[in-house]
This record gives sequence, structure tokens and C-alpha cells, in this order.
Amino acid sequence: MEENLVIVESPAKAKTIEKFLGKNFVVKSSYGHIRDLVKKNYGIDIANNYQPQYEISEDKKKIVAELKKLAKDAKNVWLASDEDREGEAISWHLFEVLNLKDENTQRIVFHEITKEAIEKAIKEPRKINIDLVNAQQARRILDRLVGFELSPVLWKKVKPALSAGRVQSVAVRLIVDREREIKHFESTASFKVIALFTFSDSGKTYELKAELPENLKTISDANKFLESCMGADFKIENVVTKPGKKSPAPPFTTSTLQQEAARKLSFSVSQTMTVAQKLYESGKITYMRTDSVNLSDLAVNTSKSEIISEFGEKYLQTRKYVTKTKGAQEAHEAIRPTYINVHEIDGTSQEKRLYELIWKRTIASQMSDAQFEKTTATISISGTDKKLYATGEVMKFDGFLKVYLESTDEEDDETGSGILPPLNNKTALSLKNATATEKFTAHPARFGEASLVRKLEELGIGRPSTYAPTISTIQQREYVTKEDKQGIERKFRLLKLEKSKIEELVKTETTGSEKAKLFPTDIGMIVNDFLMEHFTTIMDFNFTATVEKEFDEIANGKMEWVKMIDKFYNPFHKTVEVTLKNSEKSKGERMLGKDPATGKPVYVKIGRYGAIAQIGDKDDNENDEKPRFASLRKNQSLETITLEEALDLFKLPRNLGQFEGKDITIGVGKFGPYVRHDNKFYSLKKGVDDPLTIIIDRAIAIIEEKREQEKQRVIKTFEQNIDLSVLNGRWGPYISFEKKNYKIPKKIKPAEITFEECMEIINQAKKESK
DNA sequence: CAGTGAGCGAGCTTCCGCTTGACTT
Repeated sequence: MEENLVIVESPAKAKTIEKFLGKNFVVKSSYGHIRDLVKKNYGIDIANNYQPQYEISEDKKKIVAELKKLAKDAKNVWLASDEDREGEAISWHLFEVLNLKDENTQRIVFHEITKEAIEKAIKEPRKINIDLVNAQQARRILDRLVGFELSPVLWKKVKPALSAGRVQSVAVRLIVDREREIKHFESTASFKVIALFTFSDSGKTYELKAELPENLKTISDANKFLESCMGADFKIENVVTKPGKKSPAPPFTTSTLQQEAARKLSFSVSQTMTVAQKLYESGKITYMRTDSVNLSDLAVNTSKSEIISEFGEKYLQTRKYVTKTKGAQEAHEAIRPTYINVHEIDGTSQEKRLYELIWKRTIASQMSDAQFEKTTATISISGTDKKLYATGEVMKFDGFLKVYLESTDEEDDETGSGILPPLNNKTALSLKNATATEKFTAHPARFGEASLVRKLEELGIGRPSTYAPTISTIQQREYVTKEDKQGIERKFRLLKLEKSKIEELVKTETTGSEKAKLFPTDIGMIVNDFLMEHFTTIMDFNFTATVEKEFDEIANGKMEWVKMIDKFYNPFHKTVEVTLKNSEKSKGERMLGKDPATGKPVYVKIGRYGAIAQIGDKDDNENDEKPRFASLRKNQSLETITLEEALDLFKLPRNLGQFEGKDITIGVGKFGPYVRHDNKFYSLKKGVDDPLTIIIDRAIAIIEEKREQEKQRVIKTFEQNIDLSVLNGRWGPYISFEKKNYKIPKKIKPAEITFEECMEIINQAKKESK
């Protein structure tokens, strides 16, 4: 029998700790929470002071049984779940479910997985903090109440199977708000002036680039300014050199790791977490779900010797970082390599790249600041008060930049870097040319997965363990989609002064292309607007922050959790009831105008199968005519479609006439424009055919081309079984049988294959899959 | 898998935070 049973949350952690503790200890993991509110109904007895009803989760029954047995035989049980609200609750649930006894159960905590930290923890045991447990219960109950009362309102008022919750609904709101901001954004133009000078110094000729600090508002302002430059004298009036420095970013948390992996490696949020999990399980990095930027003393010390031996003493500058994130619970260290002296690891290329990123960030965080020298030269122009400025930046010492620089989401301007030529006061400059280029202000950037996580973290909404799942949920519910947006071509004007002549040019640039950004869907906007109208409290960006404050008071024993929940639930539940009773079904209906042909109104709204346009009303029974319907295209949305675009939808399907005694019609379906004939569908060629203008001869050609392909598709059929056939597919010949496909071995010629050979291949494949 | 869209009604959906695999292509 084992004398001591230690229970932690993660199995990888259990393995490591067991090594530290020696043979009198057995270390097991609970795999996170073992109990949750019952799945059916509310799981909360509202009438009876919100008493929670718990059940052991289906996938935890086995582990609970095992822990129970071990606990019964153990002399001492050490509950070592994380030191935060959820961890305390895990310990409490274990205590209850395993029937532990107060006298031989200890609660211990540690923030880093080192021998010293764990031995120290064992020497300082405590009891379960029931106030902290109650704060967790209040959090859990509040989330269940919000989710399970709001979602059914959406089922009745918008669409079945939708969901709402404290975290996801706010995440969607951020995206909807941003999209509308972009839609209403009005870009303003201005003219950026850049002048290129030459001058001589000690027999050498130099070039100097300078710009006006503020853009000019109109093209005539720009023209006036360039005119004033013609024949003017330019002179360096002042040269100032200032030192500057740049400090490294703190070590990674879950959120910053997700952001950097997105920017530097183009990983999605969930991809980053999967790869990090692998690195953690194989012992290469510390825990990957953390909100702390703290490094253990051990990590700082090994970084120190690593930096000295790799780069030298002058690159060393150890630092203690302090977590500033709202609501951070700091149960873990920052994300760092387990062994700092390991620069590279074995593994998949994704694992290698993520590890390298973590290693560099960790090392850089303990390295010296980078030192710069920024020089600004002021250039006067005779005949005007306006000044031009030339700036340059020179790195004096690279410091941490030797290994790592954090990326930013913003594209930075290319000016103001590089080295300036030797500059002296009063030097006269001669103007080579000057340009005034039209620039447009850019709309705010759309969120990507990682930048949405950053915003949520900033608002204190969600936890490291839920960022990735939340991002998946709002995409799965089809509230938002992740998409690329193609840039559009835009014309801009440019004035160029050269050789005492001003020339006006019009050029084009491609702008606004975006990759993997989050766009709200129609249903996302409808749900958001519905919740914003009826449940402003929940949708408030500060809702989580407010309730978190109250959870803290519960944790400090200053507030009773039942009172807190009661205060929230009563008004909330009333709003739910009133909304169910009074509000209309929300279909996102929008009136576009009148149909010029019939004078009937044209609407768009959400129908049973998605967004539709509608001409005429159902109750408009003048001639007993039914309204006409047409689905919106994939790239159209309720909020932005115009009357003309909606009317175009009704031009399809078009009947082009008959072929072989059957109608040919043209339509647009899920997979794009198609020709339909004799109940078969043929795709139109992308970029070649336009469904609104295609003629019957071309449609027939498409049908015949496809038929020819079909003919070549079937290589062989068998009379023994009509379900069996040998077909020619995209990747070569294959066997098709009862809707499943099988590979043909290379040594058999597809055209000569026999029925028996086919069946043998099929049976073999079936056996292997078992 | 691409035509639909009225209306009835049974039975279903849903939250957030802790943890890993078990799946298929």
C-alpha cells in the first residue's frame, strides 16, 4: 500500500512530480474537473436557494473509481490542483466525491514544477478554502443560468439550436461592431509630401530624403506648396540627435503566444494550442494555459548562464515581469522551455518552429535593451514658414534584438529608418524632386482569431483554457466566418515637381486585402442585434468585469454567493419572460424598395434555409398571387445587398429552351452557376460563362463535354453485382462498392481486373480497417 | 449536392472552465 496519494490536474505534471517525491508517494491526475452541473435541465434548484445539482462527467467515471480506491488505502491524501478558483473547486469536488476525511487530507499548492517548490509545498499544507470554492460555484451557476435561459429565447425568436452566453455573445458583438464601424467608415484623402535633396560635403555628394510632418488636405494645397518650392532656397536649420531604447516583450502567456504564432507562423489559435500541448506532454515546455508572465528563479538563472555563454555579459539584463492582465489568476509560470539550454528540439516542423519562438522570446526577455540614436534634421524653405524634416535611426547596440523582435498587427510606414548622411547646420540643399502623393485613411482592421483573443483578454473576458474553444464555438454556430478578402484597385493622384515643372499623374494601387479575418454572418448580426435590444446587461463589455469583482468578494468571505446570484437572477429572469412574451420573431427583415415591374415591395430576410429576397407580401391577396422568393448568394449579406442586386437574383433560373426534348435551365446553386438538363447538373466555367447572358449553344456544349468525361469514367462493371464498378477518378482508377472506394494495387491492370480480385481487395481493406 | 419558403408538432438544441485522447482525411 502507498502511504501518500497526491492528486494534480494534468497527467504530464503527475509524471514529473512523481519523480521528485520518491517512493512513498503515488501521484495521479484528475484530468481537470471531475464533476459538473447535471446536463439535463438547469442543474440548479432555483426555488431552493439555487442549490447546484452535480453529476460525475461520463468520461471521468473511470478515473474517479480509480482515485476512490487509491484514496481509501492511502494514509494521507494531498490535493494539489492549481491555485486558482477552478483548482480550489476541483479539490473540493474530489474531497466530496472520494469521501475524503478531514484529518488525513491536505491541500497544497505550487506555481512551478521544481523539486524545491514541491517539497516546500508539502511542508506548508492547508485546508480547502470554502469561500474560494463558493466563488467558483457562483461563477459556474451564473454561466449556466445565462446560457440556458438566453439560448432558448433565441430558439423561439430567431432560429433553433442557436446559443448565447456571457463570453461568446460578447465575442460576436466585438466582430459585429467592428464590421459596422468599417461599413460606416468614410475614408478621407490627403497629400503626403516627400522631397529629395542633394548636397555636397567635403567633395562628396549625398542624397537626403525629407517630408512634411503633416499631410496637406487638398490637391490645390499640395499644388500651392510645390509651387512655393520652385526656385526656393533650402537650408538645414537644425540637427538634433537623441538616444532611444527598446525593451524586450515579457515571456509568453497563452494569449501572447497565440498572437505571435499567428503573426510569425500563421498558426490558427487552435493549431497553436494543439502544438503547444504536444510540446508540454513531451516535457519540452512548461504549461501552455497560463495568464502569468512570471519566470521561476531557476528559469531566470539558466537563461542568465545561457545568455552569458552565447552572447556575453553585456547582453544580459535579468528582469522580473509583473502580470497586468485583468482578472489574471497566476496559477502557473509563463510559457517557457523546460530546459533553457535546449535550443532546438526533434519533432514535426510545426513543433520545432513553435519551440524556437518560445525559446527566443524567453531568452530575449532576460537580455539587454537595444540602444538607438535618432536624428532629426529640420529644413527651412525660403518664402514659407513650413519646414521639412529628415529623420534617421541608427542602432548603437542590438541587445535582445539579436534573437527576437515581437511583431505588430499594424503595417508600419517605411519612412524614418536607416542612416542619415553627415549633416551640418546651415548646409544648403538643392532640390532634386518633390512629390505629393494622395493617401487615404484606412478603416479599422478586422479582427483575426488571435487579435480577438487579445481584445477579450483586455476586457477580462474568458480564460486561457477557453480562448481557443470560444473562437471555435462562434464559428461553429455560424455567427462569424474566417475568410480572406481580396483587395480592390484604387486610383490615387500624385503631383511631381521636377526640373521646375509640376506634373499630375493618376496611378492605381491594390488596397484592403485581408487574410484569415473574422466576418459576421447574417445570423450573427441578427442574434447580436436581438440580444443588444433585450439583454443590454449581458452584452455590456463590462459585465464580466463587474461580476468578477463580486466573485472576488465571495472569495474573500465578504459576500454570500446565494445573495449575489439572487440579485442578478431576479431582474434577468424577468427580462427573459418579458422578451418571450412581447418581442417579435427576429428575421433581420430589411425593405430594399419597390420592384419596378410590379410595384411590389422587395424585402430581404432570413428564411428557413438562409437569407432570401422576397417580392410581394403573403397577405397581399389582390390577385391571389403568392410572393416570389430567391436565395441570396454566398457572398451577399442582408445588411449590404442593394435593390438591383436583389432583383438580379430573380432573373434566375432562366429557361433557355429545349434540347433533346427536355428544358435547359440556368441557375446559381451552392457550388456556383450551373446548367440543368434532364435533372442533371453541369457547372458553368468560372470566369468564362455568365449565368445572366449565357446562350443555349454554349450550354449544350457544356453538357456534351461533361457527358464525354462521364463516358470515360466507367472502366468496368460486373453482372455478378451491379453495386460494384471500376471507375476513373481524379487520382486515377479505383473500385467503387456500396458507396465506398478502394485502391487498386499497382500490379493489377484496372481494365483486366476480375470480379473475384475486386472482392478480395474489398475484403482485405475491410479487415485492415478493423 | 444545386427545385424549397404554408403549417402542424414531437423532440432536440444551449452555458463556461478544468483536462486529454479518440476519431477521420
